[in-house]
Amino acid sequence: MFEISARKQTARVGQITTKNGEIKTPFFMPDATRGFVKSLSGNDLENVGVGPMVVNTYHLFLSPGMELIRAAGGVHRFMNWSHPLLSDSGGFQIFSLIHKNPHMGKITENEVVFKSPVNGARNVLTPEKSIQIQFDLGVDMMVVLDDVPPNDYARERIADSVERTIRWAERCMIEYKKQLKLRNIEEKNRPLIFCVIQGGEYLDLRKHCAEELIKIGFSAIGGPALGWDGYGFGARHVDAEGNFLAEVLRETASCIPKDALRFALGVGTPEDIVRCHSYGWDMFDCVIPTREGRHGRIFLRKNNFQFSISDFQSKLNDEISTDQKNTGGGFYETLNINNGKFKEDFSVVDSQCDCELCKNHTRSYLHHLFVSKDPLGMRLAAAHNLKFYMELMNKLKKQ
RNA sequence: GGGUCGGUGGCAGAGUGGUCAAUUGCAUCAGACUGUAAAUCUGACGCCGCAAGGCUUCGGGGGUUCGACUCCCUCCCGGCCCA
Repeated sequence: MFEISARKQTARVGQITTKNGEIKTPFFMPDATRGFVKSLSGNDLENVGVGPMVVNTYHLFLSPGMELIRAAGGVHRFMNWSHPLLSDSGGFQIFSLIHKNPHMGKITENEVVFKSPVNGARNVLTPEKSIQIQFDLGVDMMVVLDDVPPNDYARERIADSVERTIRWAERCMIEYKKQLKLRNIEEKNRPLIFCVIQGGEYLDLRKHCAEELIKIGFSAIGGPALGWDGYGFGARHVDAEGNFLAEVLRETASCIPKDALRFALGVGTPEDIVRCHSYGWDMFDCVIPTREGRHGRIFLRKNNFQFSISDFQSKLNDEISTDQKNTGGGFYETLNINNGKFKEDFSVVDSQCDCELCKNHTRSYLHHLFVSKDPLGMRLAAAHNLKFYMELMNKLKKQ
């Protein structure tokens, strides 16, 4: 269930109820793809204020496998995470593994076959199977299996993936309802389900995709009395140069019923999140804070996160220049702690942050940890970046 | 003292007459990363130059050769063996 409590132009704040608690929107979920956020413990995550997280159907299915997760009592208990979890469907792996490396698998109307580059093992995913796995995981929110194409595919191939995504979404919805009945799941324990809007950079394809998905019914307005739940923005939200696709994000959001949750999958940089939120997107997940943290890029607050949503809205139709990209829209900056200039920099990493790293260590020490390639550096940096993201989201909730 | 093997760019270590400013790894200096095949990947890395290109290099000195990191002589330094 999703309730909107306030809106400011197209941006809105609200609340979701799941079987594992309530979530205030907008919110950001770190990616715990294989059941863990790389390098971070549950305590680390709690300490920086992480709540809901994303796990991955395909990766967990491969390892440790569903038999084990069922035996563990579901993914929450396996991970020992009490906050809500959302599972991604495996659709992104169709993009990152198969579309990018055609020898790694095959997509057909009925199913997608993943071939392991390690041992050649074949793993098959169908829309139905993805949903079944997600029920077995016991997550609070699930996503339909979609076909995620690279943005630089020709229009015909993007259109193709849109149609396949729609057909698969329908099959997922049928399977979803079937599983609810089969497993005797009560409404209050029902996992929310999200479809995904594809269409690349083509506004008309995005719109068409949204319309067809609405007909299937993924929202309280268009769907049955149970009230299905949300719409995602799929595939890359930036162009080949990394420029934010403002128009596409804004227009696609406007196609989604306002009572439905809007999930911008894989978004993004802090300024991308702020922009998306200003267009009405509610939920985000991304590997940036953790991966870039592990690679030594540290996010720093600027003037205590001073920015205004109207600033971003006024830039709606602007091309996002490289400058803006690099200065983080003016409310943050980054540093690469690997750079030699930090060797003797005994200042705190971020004076406006009170995470474990910033409370206890200097830039010089963090630089030393990275130069020494000790996992402690990655852990402190990833945790710091996540705290930065969580605080940014808190800021958005108050805007 | 005699014999023997060896001395290559910050380090390790290829190269044994021209295609060598010199493979590769490490270190160094930068960059990238957007529903995680990512503690990963790119690039630079003798000097000058934006570049084309030019200049000086493979322990020191000398020699052979059209041409030497590569062959010869000698000196210096190191390892090993014999006295």
